[in-house]
Amino acid sequence: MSRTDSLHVADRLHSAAIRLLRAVRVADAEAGVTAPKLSALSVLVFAGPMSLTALARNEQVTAATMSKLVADLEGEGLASKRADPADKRGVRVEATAKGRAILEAGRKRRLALLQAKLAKLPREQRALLAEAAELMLELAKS
Amino acid sequence: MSRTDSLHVADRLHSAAIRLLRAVRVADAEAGVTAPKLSALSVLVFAGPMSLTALARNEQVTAATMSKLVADLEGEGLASKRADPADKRGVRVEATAKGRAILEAGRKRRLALLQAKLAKLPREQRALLAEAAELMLELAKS
DNA sequence: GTATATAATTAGTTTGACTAACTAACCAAG
DNA sequence: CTTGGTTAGTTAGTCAAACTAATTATATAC
Repeated sequence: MSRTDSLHVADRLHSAAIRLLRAVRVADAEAGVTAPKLSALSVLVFAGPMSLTALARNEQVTAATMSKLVADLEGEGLASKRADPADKRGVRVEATAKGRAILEAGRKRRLALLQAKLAKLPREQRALLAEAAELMLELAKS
Repeated sequence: MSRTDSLHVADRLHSAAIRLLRAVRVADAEAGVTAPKLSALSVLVFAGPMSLTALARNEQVTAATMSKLVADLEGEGLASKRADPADKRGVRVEATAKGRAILEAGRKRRLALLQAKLAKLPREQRALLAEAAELMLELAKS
């Protein structure tokens, strides 16, 4: 039976997150696109175009970090920046068609490792992990 | 009802891991000890003294990376290195008392954010997350 | 108009990950 | 015993991602 005191759960979740991300690192090299880039791209694809600051906030990094990252994405043709007509200080960032394609391909490749492992699990465990993931996302945001 | 196809679960887990780690990053700055260092120290404390290569394997990084990290830990008095009498090529690494104390304090501080959030969850959800964490750790290793 | 806040960018710094190269030691085979 | 292959650890170099500080331009309030 798993311990359920908050500290222990927090500890295990923390370790699990670290290890999991390290485990899928391998496939990233194949895509030539890094996890933070794919993550930002993913937000643009699913939530649509937004300001750079909004994207940074969503990704929980500073504007400076996101400025660089978006510049890279733009340089790689995966995202585009355009002056925001509604606010001359800012820009609108959106994913390109290439970005969408790369995201899908890269995402599948990166997750293939996880997927293969998950596919071997009983359906109940997968369901459990799916539910846990949603809880974790809520935790991270709150 | 959560989707249970492997790709979707993999995707959500991946995002959740990224976000979770970012969310707890704040408290790390207070400790003056980084997550990778605490993670390695954690292994030493719980699994006991070991070779540098074993530690690297456990943490899923290269020996080169771990060599540097352990050197830092030693410099900070959190871990100690000793020639391994059983194998002249290698060293034994172990946590110091200071390391243990820092780990405990830092761990609590770092996890306090998660803990506070988790404490608000129903016990069943915490149990679910605890079980998920163990599954994730197994996934990362397999 | 002035003062304050916000958006984005750039420079600099640190950390952690990798690879490449190296030395030293270990082990098995001849 | 010697030799060849493997293993353990270290160092140098490179790159990405995170931060802070500083800057310029714009928006907002008074």
